Amino acid sequence: MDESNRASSYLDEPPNSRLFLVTSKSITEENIREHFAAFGEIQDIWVVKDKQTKESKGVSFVKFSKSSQACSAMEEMHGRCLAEGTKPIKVFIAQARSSGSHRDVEDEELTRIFVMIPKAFTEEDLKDTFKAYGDIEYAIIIRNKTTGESKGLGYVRFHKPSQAAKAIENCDKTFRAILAEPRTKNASADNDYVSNPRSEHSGNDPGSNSYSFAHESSSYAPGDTWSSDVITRCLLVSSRVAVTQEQICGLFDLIPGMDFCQMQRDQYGFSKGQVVAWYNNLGSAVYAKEKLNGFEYPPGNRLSVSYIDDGEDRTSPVGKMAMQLVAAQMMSMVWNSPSGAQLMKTSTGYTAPTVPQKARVQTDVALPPQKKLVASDSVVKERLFVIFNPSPLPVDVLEDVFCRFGSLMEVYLVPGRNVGYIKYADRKPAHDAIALLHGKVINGIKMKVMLADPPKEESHKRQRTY
DNA sequence: CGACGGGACGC
DNA sequence: CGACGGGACGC
Repeated sequence: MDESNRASSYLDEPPNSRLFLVTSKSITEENIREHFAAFGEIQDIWVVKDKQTKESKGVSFVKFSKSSQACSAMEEMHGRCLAEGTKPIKVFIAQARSSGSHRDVEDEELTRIFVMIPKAFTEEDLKDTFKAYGDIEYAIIIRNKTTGESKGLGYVRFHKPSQAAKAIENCDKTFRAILAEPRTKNASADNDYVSNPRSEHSGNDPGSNSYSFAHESSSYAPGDTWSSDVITRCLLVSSRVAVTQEQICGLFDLIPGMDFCQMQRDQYGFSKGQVVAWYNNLGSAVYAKEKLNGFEYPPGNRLSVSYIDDGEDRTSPVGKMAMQLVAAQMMSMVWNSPSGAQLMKTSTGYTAPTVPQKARVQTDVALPPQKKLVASDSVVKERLFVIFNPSPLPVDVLEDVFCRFGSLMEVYLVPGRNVGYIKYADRKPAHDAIALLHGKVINGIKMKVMLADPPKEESHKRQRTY
């Protein structure tokens, strides 16, 4: 009867996308379609009828492709009449066929979402983020009771089920928004985690994981740097110790907008310890200079970064515009970052485009430049299994290293073991990583890098509504 | 040799 | 009160 793919309308998938209607027995599938089609793609309408008499039992099911469509239809159509002289209908979200329950699904269960958020998020940030989907009754963040520190989790209660459903369907995937379990029955929720699973230290590898920029709070006061320096889009990077082009260019490529980066060599091809990095806009160059001048890389060696002539004519108004460009560029870095997850992992929070502390990788391996991660909801095409000896490298170091072959999705370390998995959205990067890194030493840790066996099935995780 | 997560609320 | 059919992919 229905043209749409039966597989997709088969179960209650996505969750809460099917309606349960109680109507007069005279109400037909056509009556229903006429009134419900406006709310979204209807995958199936089923008017329950007596097997013998074929008379309607006054019960129908309407399957939408999305939960938000079903919820909107419920909100709008509950209590309405579908035909002259018929009783007002009742509309509920249908219990999943597998649940066995016939209890009405309450709005209480459909209006509160549970999200993962950056630690720096305040309740106001939470509201600001999710108010796009509807009126928020409240937003709360789960905090450590004694320290008040955010646990990176929050609840947002909307007024209507359709608003919660839209939030779940449309918010950034990194929030991992799901419907919250109702509060009442949950007595087992009192687990005490060691601290924060997202915090980044693995105990090993003393020293190489904690470098940060020399002057994090530094010179963003307009005035000092600007007046004396000639700002250009071209930077000269000098190092006293030997560095490779890949190392420096990888570092500077972390600032979006780098067009070109090259080691300067003398006539015999020997490195002069200098690298030139070009950016396609002033804001990026300014940002890179401010962040990386004086940056310790490799450990114990401070890089020196200065502007050099890029051949552009630079007269009066440009210097002032640079400041605005910086601001605009910083915003664009926030929004154009490869994935929200990357930003969320930075310890300084969501808004500051912190340059990751990449000076922490020490190895003899000639690593390619860094590449952006791909969205974490991409399809996994290849997975690596990595064994560390004697102990695992930190996740941020692994991301730094394994992203360089392209399309890195995620690094996962198996807790308590010396192994981990690396997900890629393409096969080639994974195979390139094996070719370059298997048996190699990074920060003193030897790695075996191989293709992962397929995962065991049967990990029944909670369903998401989208 | 090694092997598969993530996130729950003071009623 | 008011809860679960019909039809049948493509290896």
